[in-house]
Amino acid sequence: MRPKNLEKEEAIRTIALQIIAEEGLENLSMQKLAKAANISPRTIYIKYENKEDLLIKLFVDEVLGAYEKAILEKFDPDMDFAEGVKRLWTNAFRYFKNNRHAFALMQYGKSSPLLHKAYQERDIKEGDYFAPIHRFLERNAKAGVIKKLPQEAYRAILFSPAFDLINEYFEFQDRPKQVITDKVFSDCCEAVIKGLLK
Amino acid sequence: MRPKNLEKEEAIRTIALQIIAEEGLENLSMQKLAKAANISPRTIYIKYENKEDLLIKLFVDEVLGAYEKAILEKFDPDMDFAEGVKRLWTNAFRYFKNNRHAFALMQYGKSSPLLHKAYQERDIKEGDYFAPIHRFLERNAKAGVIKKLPQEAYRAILFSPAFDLINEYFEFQDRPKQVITDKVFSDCCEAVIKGLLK
DNA sequence: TTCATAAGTAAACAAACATTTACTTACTTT
DNA sequence: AAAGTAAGTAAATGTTTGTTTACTTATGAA
Repeated sequence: MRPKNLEKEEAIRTIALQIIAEEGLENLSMQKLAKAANISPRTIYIKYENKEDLLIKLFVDEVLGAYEKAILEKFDPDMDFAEGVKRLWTNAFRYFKNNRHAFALMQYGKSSPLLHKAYQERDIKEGDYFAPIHRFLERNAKAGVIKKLPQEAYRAILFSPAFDLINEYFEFQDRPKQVITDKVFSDCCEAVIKGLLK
Repeated sequence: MRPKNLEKEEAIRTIALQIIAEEGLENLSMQKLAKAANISPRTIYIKYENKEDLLIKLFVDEVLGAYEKAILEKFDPDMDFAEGVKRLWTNAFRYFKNNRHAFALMQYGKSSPLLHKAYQERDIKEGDYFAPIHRFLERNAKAGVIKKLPQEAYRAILFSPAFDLINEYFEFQDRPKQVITDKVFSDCCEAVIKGLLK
């Protein structure tokens, strides 16, 4: 039996992300993707059931999975609170700086119902990537280091500003110069930390 | 001359927002919209140049414009810092609670390149709705009440958590009960305020 | 009351869409 | 070396897309 060409599978994923980042999810078509990847449309259907399947796998494996792995690098639930949060922020910033196209699809996770649903279902099923962070926050809350809030609230306060800053970081095309420097990013991180401390 | 039927124009906008919220921007078609609004496809083209024009006007006028007006209600740049931020948060929460479909399109403003571009251009051209908030922050920074950060950083820290919480607020379909109560929302607001104070 | 005119409609347009059919190619196993 | 098989292709499928054409309707001005 002829083996699958893994390069082609990777090309599909890479170029799909590129089209989504540059033209938007609503402008990705199977034929455009096939042409850009220099393959036949049929080849996509060997690797993915249909368009929905491709998008969900792209989002869950290539974007969410890689991101979650990246932000937990060198992170330990037993870290000091400020240190732990700084590590998560640094990891996220570094990862997306190097994966701009992944960031674009990530943003669709909050808007597109299809991806949003996949995001929620993954969180429930997959044992929750958030678990180490959950433990980290729980421990610090119990120890009286930080305010007691629902997990959803911690997530909103701790991570959404980082995403917004990364979004701004990518926006410096039309600006005279980069506003979101490492310094600004870490200043913001400290402000967020301070806000949660008791 | 026969006058435009404003009810039809409103139906187009309302139902377009509804489809986007329920099925996603990528599943909104002109014919689906026309059928749902009980009009001919041609009628949409009397009121809007094309699909892009419709989407941008929907986003800018119906969503961004209404939101900006709503959050500045009873806000004054000379307010005390904590009081001002609380007012902005309360206004945003109230507005989106009452306009769930607008919130859905708002979320696409960060992902869809078309809307994202419209968002940026509006900010530059339109005299900037953010101006009163800009002055508010500038004054408090100069007075030494809060840390000095770029405007983009203030935006990220101050507003993105509110959006995330509102998003969570709408998610309680599959949950036993509402997690994001008024209490949690205002606790988060206070944490964000504390983080920025010097 | 008539008439000019833009609003509105139903039906159609080519182009683009997701997906499939019929076929060829390349590699593993025997 | 031959055969079996899944990977891969080119071209076509029927459907849906955004938009337009040709026509009808309703209304304010004369």
